[in-house]
Amino acid sequence: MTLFIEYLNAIVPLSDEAKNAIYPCLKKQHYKKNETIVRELASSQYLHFVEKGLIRAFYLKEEKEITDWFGLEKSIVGPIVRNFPIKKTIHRLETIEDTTLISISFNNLEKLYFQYHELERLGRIIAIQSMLLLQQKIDSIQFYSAKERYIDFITSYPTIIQRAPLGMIASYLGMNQVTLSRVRKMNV
Amino acid sequence: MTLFIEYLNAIVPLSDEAKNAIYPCLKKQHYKKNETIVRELASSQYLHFVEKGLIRAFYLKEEKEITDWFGLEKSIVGPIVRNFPIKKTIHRLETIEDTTLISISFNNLEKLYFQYHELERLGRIIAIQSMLLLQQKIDSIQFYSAKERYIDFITSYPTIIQRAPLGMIASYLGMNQVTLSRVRKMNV
DNA sequence: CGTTAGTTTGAGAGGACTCAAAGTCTGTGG
DNA sequence: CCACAGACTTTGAGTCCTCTCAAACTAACG
Repeated sequence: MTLFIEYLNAIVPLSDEAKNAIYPCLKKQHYKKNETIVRELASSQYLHFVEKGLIRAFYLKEEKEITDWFGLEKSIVGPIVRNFPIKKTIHRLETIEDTTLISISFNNLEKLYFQYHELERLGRIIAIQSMLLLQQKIDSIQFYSAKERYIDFITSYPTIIQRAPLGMIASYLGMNQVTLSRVRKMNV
Repeated sequence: MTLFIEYLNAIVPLSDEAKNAIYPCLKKQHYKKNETIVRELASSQYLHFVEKGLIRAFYLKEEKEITDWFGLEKSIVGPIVRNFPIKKTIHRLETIEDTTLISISFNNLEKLYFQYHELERLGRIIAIQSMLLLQQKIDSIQFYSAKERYIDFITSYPTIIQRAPLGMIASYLGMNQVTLSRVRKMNV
């Protein structure tokens, strides 16, 4: 259970008091491969942390699943902030492998934010880090060819390529699955 | 000078105490059209707020200027978080029109964050809002055609199209200036 | 009113897409 | 332990969108 707190503590060192306050709010849960974790992310009441396993967030765009986030062990589901204002697209969370999640309700999180300035600070810093990742993704879609994006992906996330089906990775990289298959054949 | 504080207060209502603490940290400055505000954003010590006018952030990518952010009146420059880890690309800030900026040093900002929990909270919320905008930009590049992106842009920022040159908008939208010129001709 | 910045237009090339079909892998049941 | 069904990946052919290069046009500014 403490892996999550260690993860947070590595981002911003936390007081024992804050750590102790977080601890009782956490819930651990196991999921099997290809299991739905959250049917509709927008109305989910929990923030999740992947302790072990691999999950993904995706939604349907014209009958096709678009994976827009992979959650490796030791990552927070928070970073996917989205709103689908007009189109009622449902953003779903599923496991790709057997997975252990640690979860905290937004309710409790809000309370912790109010109680502990240092946690509010942590939340701010995580948000800023996530912005950087998003910015990188923008650059990669905007300026890199399909092949370059693929190379970038395998260097950044070498393990996912063996753990997730091609189609999910292709949609994550913003390209056709067929294109990804071709691109990876062209001598990396 | 208070326009900035009002802007913040609209996001998260602030105590008078916090407002009064921010006030003396602010600096107002005027710039002319096409003037450089910050030569290298990465090493800038200030956070800016556009009170009046229009500015942009850009960098050079293979001899070409890529505008990746427009700052209309009433917007914060903060949202552009970037790092250019390997390539020493310089991110610059320039005015497009005569502009009035309100600025606060990161030093003072940090102090305010530490002193006022509510400001730290404000910072967190602004970061999260910015993430949403980035996410939208990702969707727009990833799924929309050049024409759709253009339409989306003119509905979101109807004034910029008349105030900034085409080339800047094209690079912002991730397309060629020539393409943008064609796209806009095809009956919107 | 000339010079330069900005925009449009034309022609041709190339990357990524779609549709379609053929392989390949994986897991389950006989 | 093998066979088969379904999921996943590869390959092929043809098309379209956007890019590049180049040149003509237009607007803005001193």
